[in-house]
Amino acid sequence: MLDVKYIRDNLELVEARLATRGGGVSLAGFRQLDERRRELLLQSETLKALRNKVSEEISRIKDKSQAQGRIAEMREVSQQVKVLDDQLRGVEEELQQILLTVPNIPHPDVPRGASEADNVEVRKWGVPPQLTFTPKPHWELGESLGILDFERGAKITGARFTLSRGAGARLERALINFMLDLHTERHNYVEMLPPFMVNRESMTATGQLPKFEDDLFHLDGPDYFLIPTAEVPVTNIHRGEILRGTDLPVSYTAYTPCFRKEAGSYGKDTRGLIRQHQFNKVELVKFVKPDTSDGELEKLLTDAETVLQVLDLPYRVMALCTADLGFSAARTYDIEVWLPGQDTYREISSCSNFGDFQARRAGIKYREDDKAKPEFVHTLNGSGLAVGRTLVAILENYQQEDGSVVIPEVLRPYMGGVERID
RNA sequence: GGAGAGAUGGCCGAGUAGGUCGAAGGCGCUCGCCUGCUAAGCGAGUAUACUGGGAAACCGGUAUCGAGGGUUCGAAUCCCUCUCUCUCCGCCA
Repeated sequence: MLDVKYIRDNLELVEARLATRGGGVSLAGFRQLDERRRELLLQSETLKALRNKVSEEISRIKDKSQAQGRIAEMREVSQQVKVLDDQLRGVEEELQQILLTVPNIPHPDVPRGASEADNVEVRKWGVPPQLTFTPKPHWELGESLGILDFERGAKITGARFTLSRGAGARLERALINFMLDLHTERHNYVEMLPPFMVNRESMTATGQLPKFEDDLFHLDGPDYFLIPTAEVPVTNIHRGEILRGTDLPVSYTAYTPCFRKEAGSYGKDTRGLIRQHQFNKVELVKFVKPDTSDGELEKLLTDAETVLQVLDLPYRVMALCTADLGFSAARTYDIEVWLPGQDTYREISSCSNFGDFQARRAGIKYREDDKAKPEFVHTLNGSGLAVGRTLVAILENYQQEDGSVVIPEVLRPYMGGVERID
């Protein structure tokens, strides 16, 4: 959510900057509603002030029959207040509706662009392996090795669900443990294991709601949603709290499964593990002081990159352009890993700075010192990494001509010493 | 699932025959004093949001005692709904 006062004072500028995202974001109606709200508020509060004052006088009158006139007057005032407050509530709901559906303003350093084709490559790491044979896609490798069972996944649940078996299941578990250990031991994140379902307030705080309800799995009973990313429960850990400046930055990492409907992507990535309704992810989340968030994003990005470097998987870093930025993000880097089976780079992590956009929705503040006024923190998060896609990258990059797959060195301790899947 | 108890400020904890309660008291914290250090002691201060005025310091108004409605001139105190916590029984990984 954007700062109402900032919009009020900079409406044209805000609209211009939002326009760089494309897709016609509109703040039409904001100014009028905002003015109407303050008008109604002033009227209502003036009457309430009067009522409070007179009620206090009434309380001091011993003989209430002496107060009948004023009581009657105040009864009338209360009626008016009720009418004004009803109108006010209506206006505030309209205003809220606008504010909750307006995306974040892109960071000034975000490249301008019209589509994802305008994303900018920041750097490349590693060299795609020069294979002496035609590399297979991971779904073929996984099936022939008996570690990925797409048919049974579909039987058990449906399309876009997969059953992992034996060394495949263990490799996925190994990756989760490896990533969590790396981030907690080397990068100083605190591990969290949050709920995998959240309520409506949490989804609204991070920006999934109200706009993207169609992408979420919702429970039939209570008004809960399956999380599409650990970002939601982990960022909401501090919803409605005021943190101490000396505790910042706060860095959390969490493994969770993620559940996404993938509505509108019916034809895409139908084969393999790339696009699933359920996948595992290790997430990085930070709460930081505003003036440090640019640097903290670079650090978080580096922390995510380290996972690929240690696994020796080639990748590139892309700076998303204004048109490709997510709803809540002010700035985002995607990390794309090289997939020889598909001869392309595919997204494996997305690292974003949300500025105070989520913090404002979630009410997460910090106090510089005991006397300071609370200010909104900046929130950041990134995948560190998407586990299913990391498994894909390992299968495809470490495949051998005979169809076996070598286990990366650093994962072997997590695999009981296994060096190769065949 | 059944029965009962409770939710007050950073924490603890008063406050229910409705009125001067944003809320006693204690702790913690901040500033000052004092004690050559430390502890103790003394004094003052110590919520948030919105909003009006002001360049600002700041001054004023409104709201907030789990959340949302209601009764009333007036509600932390009364009524209704919901949420959460705790205890007992049942069930259960």
